[in-house]
Amino acid sequence: MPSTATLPTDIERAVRTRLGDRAARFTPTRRAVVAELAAAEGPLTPADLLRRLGARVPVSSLYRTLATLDEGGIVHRTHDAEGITRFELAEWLNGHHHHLVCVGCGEVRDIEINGDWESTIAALVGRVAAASGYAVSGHRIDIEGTCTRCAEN
Amino acid sequence: MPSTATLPTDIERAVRTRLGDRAARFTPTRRAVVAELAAAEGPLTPADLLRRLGARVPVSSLYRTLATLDEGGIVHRTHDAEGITRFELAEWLNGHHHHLVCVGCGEVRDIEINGDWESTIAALVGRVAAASGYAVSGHRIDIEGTCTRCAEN
DNA sequence: GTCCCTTTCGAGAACGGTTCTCATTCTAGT
DNA sequence: ACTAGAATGAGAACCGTTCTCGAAAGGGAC
Repeated sequence: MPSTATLPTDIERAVRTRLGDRAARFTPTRRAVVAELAAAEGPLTPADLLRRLGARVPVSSLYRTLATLDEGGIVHRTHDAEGITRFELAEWLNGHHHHLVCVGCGEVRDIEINGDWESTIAALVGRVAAASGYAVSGHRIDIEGTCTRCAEN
Repeated sequence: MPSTATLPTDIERAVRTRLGDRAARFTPTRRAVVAELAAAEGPLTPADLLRRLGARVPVSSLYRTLATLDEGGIVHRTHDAEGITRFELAEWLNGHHHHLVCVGCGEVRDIEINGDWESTIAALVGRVAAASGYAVSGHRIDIEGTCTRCAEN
């Protein structure tokens, strides 16, 4: 029963419902993983999660848990610059946001963009994609730079 | 000496010079890889390249070639939704562009955005990142959608 | 051309993150 | 309690990628 972070009740309820719809249980491990993701400032790697959960969770269970949550649309899977998988709560739980990526240490941090800009971007994205015949379902912006910590070296 | 695609002379010259600066040769395999990347409509996986080069290039050589070209700043390494590596010519050879990603088949295609939009985005990106203390070095936009081929199913 | 030095190459082993297998344990509903 | 389905833990298997090492090739000096 690992749990380092506390889980906001609204997310708790939403996830429990979503899992219930799929005849899946909201087990302690799943809850702990969701809690860590909810508390994180950006998407986490499985290794990050193992560290934060105190390695009480076996590797295979963690991956399976993440796969289950992914299939249930609760988490979203991305990949960082090194190609390793990172998980974050899905947009309907976490809100629409983008990523700031440090080219030095690889840290990924969530950022939100003011709504006006966001709708400008959405319009642009729709237009561009339509010209190529794609049916747009979303977009993702990664801003690359050097974080303050890495800049000091 | 695999070569399926022809290499534009301007790229040819630029790459040859860049390699020469690093005391590296522009061997047939390297040329063939660059030619394939130059001819592609989007970033390619090592597997894509092996296929296009007719498997005349051994896996280890391909990866080494790509690493060499990467170190020389000739190609750029990204990762697709499945986490596998994709290579494309670096921006100074290929121009600044973004990616259209098909959520169905995983295909990645280059798209260019009109210059006004691009500078709007650059301004936004700079502003947002500065607020977080990051020193911005670039940005990347992936537009997710369904390609026409996948939409037909 | 031939020698030498360095770079490149090919084949296969090694690696590391992720997934799979399977036997065991848990849980909810009866 | 009993049982069927779900979840778990340990380890093997997988697969994309990197490393190792001996052989081959390129380029300059003579």
